[in-house]
Formats: sequence, structure tokens, C-alpha cells
Amino acid sequence: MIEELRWRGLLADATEHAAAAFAAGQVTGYIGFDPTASSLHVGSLVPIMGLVHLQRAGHCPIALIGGGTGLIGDPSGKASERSLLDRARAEENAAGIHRQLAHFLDFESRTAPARMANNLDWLDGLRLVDFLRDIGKHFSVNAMMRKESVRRRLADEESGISFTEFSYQLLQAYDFSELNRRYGCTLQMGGSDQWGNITAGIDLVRRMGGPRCHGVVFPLVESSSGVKFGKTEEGTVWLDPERTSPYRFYQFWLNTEDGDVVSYLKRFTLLDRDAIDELAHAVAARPHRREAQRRLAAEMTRTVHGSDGLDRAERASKVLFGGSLEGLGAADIEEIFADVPSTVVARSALERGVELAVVMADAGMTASRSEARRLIRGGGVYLNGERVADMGVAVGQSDPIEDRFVVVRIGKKRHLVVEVG
RNA sequence: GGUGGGGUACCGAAGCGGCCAACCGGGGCAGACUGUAAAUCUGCUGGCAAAUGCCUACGGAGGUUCGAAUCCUCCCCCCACCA
Repeated sequence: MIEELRWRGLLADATEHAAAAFAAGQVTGYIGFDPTASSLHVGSLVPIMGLVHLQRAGHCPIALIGGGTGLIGDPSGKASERSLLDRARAEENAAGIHRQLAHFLDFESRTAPARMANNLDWLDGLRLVDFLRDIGKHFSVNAMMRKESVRRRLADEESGISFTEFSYQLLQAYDFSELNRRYGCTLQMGGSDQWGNITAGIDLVRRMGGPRCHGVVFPLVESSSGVKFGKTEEGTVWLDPERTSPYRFYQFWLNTEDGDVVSYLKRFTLLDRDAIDELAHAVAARPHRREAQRRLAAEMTRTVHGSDGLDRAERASKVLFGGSLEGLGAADIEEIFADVPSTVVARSALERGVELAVVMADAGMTASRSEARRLIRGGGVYLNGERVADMGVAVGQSDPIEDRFVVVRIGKKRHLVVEVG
């Protein structure tokens, strides 16, 4: 298990006896997920894969939804106080996250089933006096203040830290002890920024007379050009097809730069060493083919959106990036219609002519008409594959392909399909 | 509590009565080059309209002035030193 994580670049640190524990028998381990949104995004993939590898190694993964702690907010890595989440929202979000995790984890396995837990189950009815007496007494405020995440906030007079956030590490440690009590969980994993919280939990379990527990943390993902992972000009890349279409999702991975693609294959796919070595070789030998990127995009899209989603994403990509739109029929465009950002323009409006910039802005392709016009002036906009020269051009009734669709493109890869309605 | 220095667009940072929608750098987007890559070079980077036009914007609220990001008053928030 540890070795697997290591070669995949998923191991930042582990407690001393973690490796021995994996070797000794089946381990139950957990990772916490924030229910701040109803969907996970690609940034959550590292911890998800952590659970996947755990299960593949024959151990039992628990995905803990922070329904209760989500109501509070973790100060780690946050410069300022978070806004609190309301309860109903947190529940909804937890359900959405569960659905997505089911694509990765086997909740039905007889030998090593995955499990979902929600810390709202034990935090919600918690009585303050009991908590202070049973849990609080095991914590030294001196030690808590020495934690990096807390210290930074204390040193920063400007933002400071509220008591609520300060208490977060107690709650997270308490989660660990509850999971230990309920499910015999002896392992917590997480991003490397969680190290302090994880060790706090290990200490708590021990102080309360529980077994020796372990911690494993993953390195944070950064692309080699230093851009934060998982963001595009369209915003966050979500796992939910309603938020990020399978086509966009596929494109996100396909656009991975050469310098990152091998490490992404290791971290995010289950391809074995040989397969990845081969793809690494392909990147070096014939980079223009982008075999590694294609494979990465295919693997990820299939896992998250199924073979069907992958098929559609690949077809759409082929149509839109197939070169000239010349000879492309309305049938081809119709096929990809649902997966690519699209809009409808009334035929009557088209007869009078509609300014292209207006179509783009109204469809949300650009933030404003001015922005669309700027792009046109700068030569970055294409109508049915032809660069548009004049800022004021209108889309007229002669433009639609086979009288049905107009394809607008910004730059190389941002498309909009306009249907005549 | 006292004294001094600050709060400017996504971020950093100039401007200190009109030439300021605001220098410059970063980020972002687009163009060239490519492989729907990286690096590099170029352009753009408040909104509406495209006309040398209008609106919104320089912590907040007022005021002085033909005219304010720039001056004055009050308020809020930071930072430094002193207590």
C-alpha cells in the first residue's frame, strides 16, 4: 500500500508504523470530505484515489462527510474565517458526494466494503459539558497553539482566529475516535495540510485508551507551470455532469501539459507501471500525438461519466477539433449538441441579422458584449470556422450550416453551438 | 489611549486638482509559433453603445471647486512606533 502510493507520487508522509499496520492485516481508514458543495471537483481526486488504493490493497475505506464540521470550517490553509453552511444544504451536498464516490469505490464488496459516514451523526447531538469533560481534557491548549495552522493565524493580528475555528482540531480528532469506536478505524489519510489534525486524532484515540492509529498524507497537486490545479477559464472542474459536462471534463484532461501528464496518470488513474512508462515514452518520442493526454482524458472520463459519457465526449471533440467545418453536416453537430455549450436564436431574429457579439454574450460565452467585441477586434473569434474580421458582424440567415446550426469559436478551444429555433 | 503612515481595478503597486477608466508588474484571455502542449514575442484586460458619446469605479458619508482618486470634515478598517 505504502509502496503503491509512493511510486505514484501520492505519498507525502506517513506515521512511523503505518507500513507495518498495512502488512499486518486489514486496516480500516478514512478521509474527510467537505460538504461545501453538492459535488466534488477534480481537486478532490487525490484523496478519492487514496481511498481507492486503500480498497484495492484489501483494506476498508470510509469516506467521512464533514456534515458537522462543515458547519464550522477548518482554519488550515485558510487566510480568513469561513462562512458557515446551513444544515439542509449540508445534507443535500452529502447525498451528492455519495453518488459520485460510488463511481470510484465499491460499497458492495463482501471482503472490504467501502462505507460512508457523516460526522453530523455524532456531532449533532453532542452535549457541550460531556464533550469538554470527555474529550477536551485530553487536549493541551499549549500544544494546540503550537500547531502551524493555528500559529499562523495567531501571529496575524489582522485576521486572528475565532474560538470556533480553534476548536476545529478537537472535532476532527473526535471524529477519528468515533470512527475508531464505531468501525474500528485506525487510519486517517488526507492532504499534507491535514497532518496536524491527523496526529491530533491519533493522540486522542491513544489517550482514550484506544489502539495505536496511523496517518498517511498526500502531497498537494500543482501543475508544473504553477497554476492551481482544477481551474480553467470556465471555473472549477466538477465531477457532476450537470456542472461540468463530460465533454468539458474530457477536454480538461486532454489539455494537460506534457510536463504534468505522466504524474497525473500516476496519481489519478489505475494504469500500472508498464502502461504508464509506455505512455511516458510516447510523450517524449512523439509528443504531437498526445497519446498520454488522450489516455488520461479517456480513463478519467470513463470512470466519472461512464463509457457512454466518454463516447460522447470523444465524438464531440472529434467534430469540433476535426479541422475545417467544411463538409460537416448538421447531423454531426446535432450529435454533440447536448455536450457542448449551446444556445438558441430565433429564425425571425436571424432574418434581421443578430450581432455576433450579442449572441456570444447572451449565451454566456463572454461576460459582456464589450468583451466579445474586444475578442473579435483582436482576431480571436471564428464563425463556422472562419475568422471574423469586423467587430460589428451580424449573424444572418445565410450563416447556419444546413440551415440549422452556427458554430462560434473563441481561440482554439472554446466553442458555442447556436441552434436556429 | 497618543503620534505618524496607509486603504486605488482579480492581485501587487504608481498617481497626489483637469491630459485618469487610472503608469507599471503579476495573473487572465486572444494573436503569432506549435501538438487543442511548454517556452517566447505581440495585443487586450469596467459596462452600455460604437460616435471625439453616456454610465459605474479609486474604504464609507458629506463638503470645497467650472472640475477631485487627488483638497477639507466626519466615520470605518489596517500598519508602525510610543504608552
